[in-house]
Amino acid sequence: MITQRMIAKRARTSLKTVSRVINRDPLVKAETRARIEAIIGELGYTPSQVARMMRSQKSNIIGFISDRVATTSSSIELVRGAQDAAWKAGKQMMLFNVERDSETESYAEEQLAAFRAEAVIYATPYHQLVDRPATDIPCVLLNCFDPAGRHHSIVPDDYRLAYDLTTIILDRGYRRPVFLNLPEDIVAAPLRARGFIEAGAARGIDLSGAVHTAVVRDSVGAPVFIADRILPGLMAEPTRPDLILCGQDILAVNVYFALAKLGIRIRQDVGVASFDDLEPIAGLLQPGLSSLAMPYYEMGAAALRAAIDPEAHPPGIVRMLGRFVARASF
Amino acid sequence: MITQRMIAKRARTSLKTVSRVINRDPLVKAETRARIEAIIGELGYTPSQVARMMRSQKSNIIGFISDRVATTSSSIELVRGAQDAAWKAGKQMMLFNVERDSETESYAEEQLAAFRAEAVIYATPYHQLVDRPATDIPCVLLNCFDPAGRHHSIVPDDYRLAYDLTTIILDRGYRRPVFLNLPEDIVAAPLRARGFIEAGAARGIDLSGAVHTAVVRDSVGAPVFIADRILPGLMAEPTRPDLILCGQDILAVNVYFALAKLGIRIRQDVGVASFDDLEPIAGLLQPGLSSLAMPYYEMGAAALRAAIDPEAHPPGIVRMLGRFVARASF
DNA sequence: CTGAAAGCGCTTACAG
DNA sequence: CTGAAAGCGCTTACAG
Repeated sequence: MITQRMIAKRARTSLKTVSRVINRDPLVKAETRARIEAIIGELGYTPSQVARMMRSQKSNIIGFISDRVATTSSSIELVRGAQDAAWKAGKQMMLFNVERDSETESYAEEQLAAFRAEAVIYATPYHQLVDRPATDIPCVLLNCFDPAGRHHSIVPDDYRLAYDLTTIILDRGYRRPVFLNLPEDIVAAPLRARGFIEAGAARGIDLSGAVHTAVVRDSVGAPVFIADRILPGLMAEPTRPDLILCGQDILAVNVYFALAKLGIRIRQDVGVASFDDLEPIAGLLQPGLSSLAMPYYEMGAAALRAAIDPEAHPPGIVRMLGRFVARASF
Repeated sequence: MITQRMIAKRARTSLKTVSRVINRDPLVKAETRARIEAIIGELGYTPSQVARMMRSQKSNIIGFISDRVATTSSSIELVRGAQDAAWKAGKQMMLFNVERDSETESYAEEQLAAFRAEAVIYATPYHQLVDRPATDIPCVLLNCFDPAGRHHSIVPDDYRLAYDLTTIILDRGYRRPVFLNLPEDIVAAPLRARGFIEAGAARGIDLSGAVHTAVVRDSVGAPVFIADRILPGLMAEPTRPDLILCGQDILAVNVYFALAKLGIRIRQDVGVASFDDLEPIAGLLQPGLSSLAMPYYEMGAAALRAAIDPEAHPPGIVRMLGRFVARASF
């Protein structure tokens, strides 16, 4: 392995001068600089990050602990946003995929402590509460929040997301939307229900009876979609819904099949809208699913910026807005 | 920051003895060990990985350069497999999401050089050829291969995958399967076509005319599914296909909608099979899509093991098999 | 503009 | 069983 000392020797100068050239210190004679740079290029030398970290007592490492985020297609964008922001900030992100409260999680924490990470981002695949004790090392919660307010936290603004999407729906002339919501134990569910209802109220439409839970849990807690059980009754009513708002795109898939079975055509007979804009599903459905994209990429980037500069980001919750992706389903 | 020197001072012993305790060297008196361990626990000390790497001249870091793999839901399993294997081997994986031949890729290479990574895994989102020059640092190609055979390479055995899946199909009594294949420029496509045809030949069925390309590219190279253009003609033939084998699950989605439009019921009227077993799509379709899962997790794990032990894994291609996931579509 | 010395926190190599 | 010395490859702090 090549070292600065070897380069100094070849350049008949000191170790320190080589270090200056590498660190772009202007206080080096142009001729000396050129000589050293030539040798560096020739030898293909790259300074050792590890030695730098060691001496400067600065790891430049931000940990990213992901509670299965990286395996969930919707929330993988959280990772991408953070990683791109880390790159821009000259930081190195160390990513750990863990199962909550498992051995993998404690391993990740140990590694991050051993590498003297400057901060940790803790991310979950859906908006939820996380009980993470205050630690020495700054922590940013991503897509989750701390009930005790011990950490900075970045979450989607589910209330506003639902409010805004419902407003778009009503502005397009729909008058009897129904909301097939996520399980009530999911943090987003009641927030969105409120956004849906209040957006209706703002337009003089009472939607308080139009929210239905369409995802339940089986014995092991896995989600089961029951739109196909709910819709036949709903669509048989005399004043049947003119639009079905789904809590997530994969529930919308279930709705597409349920409507097909009932012989009801999407868009012509009933509109469908959703949350997520999940690739590639939303674009593959026919007609294409109009969906509200969650701001995961931006959330990831914001979390990394907060992790780098903890002083500017005190404990507290930041809520982020999404972006409506119009296709053909309403 | 706590150091071994501070612990030694408190324990009235030497730095070296503390190091022995931490590294589980048996040559320490039980009493001394206990005293030191108590102090370590009390102070919550974790040895600095960076100092260890520095002194032992061993980074324990394996780079994972992913050509958009981590953003593609099917191939995220490549990352998971490698990361789990790294954990088991006590290695630290450094993950970089890059765009091929872009600035992000050279950044990743620089970082890995600066960290003195022991090896690099280079992964692509679909089975393809990669022209990567031989480097000082060992490289394993994952889901891609080197035409010049300069690197160890791990890919799916697309020929066998197709052969085996076709055999399952024929064994279930289907006699006129048709294969809606990926674009011909994708490495997997001709391999699978051959597997499909030869599996038929082995059962005395001529499938050489039953392969159709059902994915084309638009002006910017994005895939466009044309099953809905191909199927009407195909299904109108007097001896129409009794099963449609799709090159990937998202193409199967296109097939589901195309068949619905034709009023043809899946399973009752025609079987559908596919490659990928993409979560959550395959399980959401109705009827559930029977699909051949690609061995991405295992491939990722194999790549990491090869990266750790390059001597045992010389340049050459290892092909891996998948696993059939039966649902209800045939 | 340049350099000699010290030291980051460990492990290695050696001596008792 | 224990420890003093050296050194991994840099940057820091200081002196010229």
